[in-house]
Amino acid sequence: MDIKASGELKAGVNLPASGTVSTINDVARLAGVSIKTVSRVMNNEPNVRAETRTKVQEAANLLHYRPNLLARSLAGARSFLIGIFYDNPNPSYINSVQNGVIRRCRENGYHLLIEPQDAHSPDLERNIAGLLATIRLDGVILTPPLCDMAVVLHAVEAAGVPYVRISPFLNPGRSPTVRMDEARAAYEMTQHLIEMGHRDIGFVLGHPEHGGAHLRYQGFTKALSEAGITPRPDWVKQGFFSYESGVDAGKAFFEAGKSRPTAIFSSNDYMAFGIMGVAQQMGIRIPEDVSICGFDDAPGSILIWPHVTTIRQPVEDIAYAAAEVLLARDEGEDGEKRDTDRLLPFELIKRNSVRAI
Amino acid sequence: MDIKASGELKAGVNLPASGTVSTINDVARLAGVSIKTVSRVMNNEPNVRAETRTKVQEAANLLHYRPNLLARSLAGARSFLIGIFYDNPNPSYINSVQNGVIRRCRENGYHLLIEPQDAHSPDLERNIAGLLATIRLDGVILTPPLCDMAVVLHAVEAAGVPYVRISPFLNPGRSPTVRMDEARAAYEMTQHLIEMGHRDIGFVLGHPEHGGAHLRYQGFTKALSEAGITPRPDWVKQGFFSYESGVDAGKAFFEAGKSRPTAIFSSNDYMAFGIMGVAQQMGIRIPEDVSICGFDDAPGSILIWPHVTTIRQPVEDIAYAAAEVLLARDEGEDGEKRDTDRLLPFELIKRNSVRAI
DNA sequence: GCTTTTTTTGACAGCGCTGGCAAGACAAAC
DNA sequence: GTTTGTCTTGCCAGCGCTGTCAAAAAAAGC
Repeated sequence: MDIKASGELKAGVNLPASGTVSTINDVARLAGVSIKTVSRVMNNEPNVRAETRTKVQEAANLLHYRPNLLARSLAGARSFLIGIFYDNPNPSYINSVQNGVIRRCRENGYHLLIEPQDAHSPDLERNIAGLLATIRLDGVILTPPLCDMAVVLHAVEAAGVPYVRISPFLNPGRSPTVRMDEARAAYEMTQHLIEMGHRDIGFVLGHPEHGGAHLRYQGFTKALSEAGITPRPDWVKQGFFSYESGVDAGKAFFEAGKSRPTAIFSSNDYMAFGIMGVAQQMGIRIPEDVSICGFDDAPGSILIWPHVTTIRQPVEDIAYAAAEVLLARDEGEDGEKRDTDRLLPFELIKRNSVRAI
Repeated sequence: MDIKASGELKAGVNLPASGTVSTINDVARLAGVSIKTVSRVMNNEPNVRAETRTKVQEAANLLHYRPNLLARSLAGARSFLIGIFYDNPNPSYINSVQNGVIRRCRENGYHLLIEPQDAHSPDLERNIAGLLATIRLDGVILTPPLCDMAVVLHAVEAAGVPYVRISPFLNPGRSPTVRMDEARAAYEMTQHLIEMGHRDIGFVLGHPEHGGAHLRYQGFTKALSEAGITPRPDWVKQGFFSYESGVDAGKAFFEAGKSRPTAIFSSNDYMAFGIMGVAQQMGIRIPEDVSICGFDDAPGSILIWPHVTTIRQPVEDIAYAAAEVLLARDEGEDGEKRDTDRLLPFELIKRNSVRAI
């Protein structure tokens, strides 16, 4: 490394042993400037002479200097920490959210703290409030069902921490949100079934605590009524997004001696899998006897035959966008990405579980 | 709240507005003691008079005081932050690990930072070293395949951060580890197949970068040789833990005109699913024509028929135990839980994919 | 009673960094 | 030339807490 190239680093300063952490002081001494100037360079602040900047950067490189995040947080206004709160049993969903958020965080040197919470705990609000008092997070991301809980919103707002909600159902406009248009997706899926000739369509509701469940049902009924089809109440079954609840719904649909729909729209894939499992056991063929479609594009779908027609949610992209809203102020992009309700596109994936009749 | 009950809190001190964060100073003033004493109480240090302790606790409660984690970290020796590094595409595995670690962390007020890494990045070592220099973590948890990579171990050791490896393959004794006995599990699974009358047993190897893959194969061959069975090299197929590689292996096994084993032991469930998918397409019945067993008890197994015989790994418990080793010094339990190689029990789950012949 | 030991408490420095402000350097304007 | 304005840089305080050490208080010993 050619030090002389720009300015002169102080001679005779000991270089660090491997594994030693060097502080801003070491860099300042080596570069022959004040620590404040080093701080300016490390934070990309303006008003530093190009020559000085280079000199500091070289010293920092030489010492393998990395600013101490904790000290920065304590002294400054930012903690470089984003938190994500969730209570969701679906590992693949959570994993996608985490990956999306982390991908965006890394671009700005932020780190991610994960904080699973029990949505039914009576201490939920206290837990969140305590957590936010303990760690001054720069932003919080809320996923369903927490993002629709009054106590959660209240705790985060009281702490004054910026937050973004992913796929909320209630309180639009109360915070920035990122989501896809679930009602629209369900609407289009239903239209697809209708186009395929189905008019006797059953529906399995999702977990009532998840806002998305309601939106999906809304989209379904809207498409039905626009097509002049009157939904049959006994063909709408309550589910809870789980495989087992899908099994129950399937049993109810396929009960002997009853008429059954020609297609069933399940609010998510897991329940669709449950229905398909029951169908197989009862000798009901899919899609020959009943068409099935789901929602979410769950990863298990390649395991079962036929592959289910479903809606793909861009979960990771949504999470990335959510983190983006939180980090936007770093870039100074005020109006553009903040205080928004961002809608990301979904995808209707046609596979083999729906047939034309 | 009866303040007078023990000591007298200072009168005339303003209570905080909702959402305001109070500092150790506020508590000290209200309780009429020095901040150092408050610090002692908050950290459960000895040598505080019971009466004083109560007085401080009441003041802290009244003010909803929560110590600032960042300030504690900077001033003290601990950061209350644990990091987990991973590069694993399996969401359910990662999720279990996270949940186990968090469960243990919460007991001591620690928080979890997740740091997915690209195992094949040329910057891996630099990334980890930089990260550890930026945030002084109190401990790091390494999962496969990172836990077997020299550069990763080197980076963590150079930073002087305590770490625990989950299910490592190489370098036993280099750090505390937590795992289950994968070789033993594979051994017992193979014995089970042999007991069921199988002597012609195929094997699908796992990803060569994952140590567990080798251990599973070792257990397999050991059981075979103990039973006096000579393994056929052409019945050992290379897989990569993915569904697709299982499909490939299945095709190879079931190629027309060739003799095939009566049972196939797949190094994990996803590959077993792939094999079963191929079998179904080719009209090969399971378990009538071929018995199949897997490893890991992947969540998708309830979706496919027959349910696969497999090994259940107590992933969450392993992760919990790993965090425990890291936090053990908080409890002062030196010899007991540190510097150990903890082995957790597995479970052989017999389902319908293996039949006696 | 007094002295010695132990327990309890507080003063103070400082962790590594940033924010505010003022001083110094330099260029532009008069 | 001097004055004004702008750009660079450094000084200092302090973020909220813990570690060290010494002082004060209480308990124990004689």
